Amino acid sequence: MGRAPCCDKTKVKKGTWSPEEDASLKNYLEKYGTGGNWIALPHKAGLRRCGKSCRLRWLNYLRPNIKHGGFTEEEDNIIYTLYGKLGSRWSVIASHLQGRTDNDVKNHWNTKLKKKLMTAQSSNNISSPKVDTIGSTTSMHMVPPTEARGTPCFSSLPHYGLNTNTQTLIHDPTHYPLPQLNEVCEFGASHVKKIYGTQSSSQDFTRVSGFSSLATDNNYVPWTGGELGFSMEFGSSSAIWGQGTISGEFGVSCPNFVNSFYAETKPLGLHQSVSYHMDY
DNA sequence: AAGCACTACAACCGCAGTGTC
DNA sequence: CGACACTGCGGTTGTAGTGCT
Repeated sequence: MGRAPCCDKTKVKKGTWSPEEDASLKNYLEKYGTGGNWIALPHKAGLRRCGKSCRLRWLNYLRPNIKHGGFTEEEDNIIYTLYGKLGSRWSVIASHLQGRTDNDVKNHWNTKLKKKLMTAQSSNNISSPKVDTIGSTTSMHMVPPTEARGTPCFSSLPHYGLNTNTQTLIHDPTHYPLPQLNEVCEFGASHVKKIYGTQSSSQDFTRVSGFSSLATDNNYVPWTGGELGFSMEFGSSSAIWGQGTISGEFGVSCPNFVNSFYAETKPLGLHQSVSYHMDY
C-alpha cells in the first residue's frame, strides 16, 4: 500500500499564488499560527491549496524579514565557502544568511553562482570534462585549485582516461591505478600524505603516514575500506584522493571553493567502488 | 510588433526523517 | 513495534519577465 496523498490533488489549486490568497494565508497565520498542522491549515484559512504549498509559500515568501534577490558579494562568498564544505545542504547554508531561505539560496546558486564559478574556471584555460561514473553509484568531483591547474601534472596525468563518448575525463581504479606517492607530490601539493585503513568519524582521521599534517577540521570521513589514497594540501586548499571501497560519505573542507579541490561521495549503497571525476 | 530564447524565481514533487497512536 | 501522518529538504519543473532578432 502506498502512502496516502497529503491532499486531494484534484481539489486543490496549483500554480502562482494570487495576492488574495497571500493575504488570506498571512492573516490566518498572524492570527492563529500554524497550529502545528499544515495539512489542516488551508481548509481553516479558506484556501484551496495543499498544506505543503501553504507552508512553502509562508516560509519562502510571506514570512516577515525575508529578503529577496540582491545577494551581496559577502553573501556570495559565504555561499561558496559553505557549499564547498557542505555541498547542497541549502537549508544549512541559508541558516547562515539572515533573511534568506533555502529555496532562495538554491536558486541563486543554480542561476548565478554556479555559472560564475564555471566561467572563472574556464578562464583558467582548462578543458571542461563533465562528471562521469564508472560502474558505480558513487560520485566524486574534484575541482583542482588554481595553483595546480595548468601544471604539467594535470595535463599529462597518466592514470586518467578520456571517455570519448562523453568527452569526460575518468579515473578507472582498475585500468588506471592511483599514482604513486612520489607522483602525487609532483602535483604541486605542498603537503601530501597517504591514507590507509578505515575512517570512521571526523575525529578519526589519524591513521595516515606521509608528510606534514593536514587540518581535518570540518572534514567528515566516515568510510570503510582498504588503502584509500592521498590527502593533499594546495596552499590554503585541500583534497583527498581515494581508492578502495566506501560506505557512507566523505567530503572535504574547502576554505575557498573556487581555489580548491572538492571531493564528495554520496551514500547510495554499501561498499561502492570509487570512481574519480575531474570536474573543471 | 511578433516570435523566440534566455533568465530568474516561484512552486511542485518525491523521499527521508521523525513523531504519534 | 509497526503503520501512518506530518514536516522538512533537495531536486526538478513551470512560468513570468526581459531582451534580442
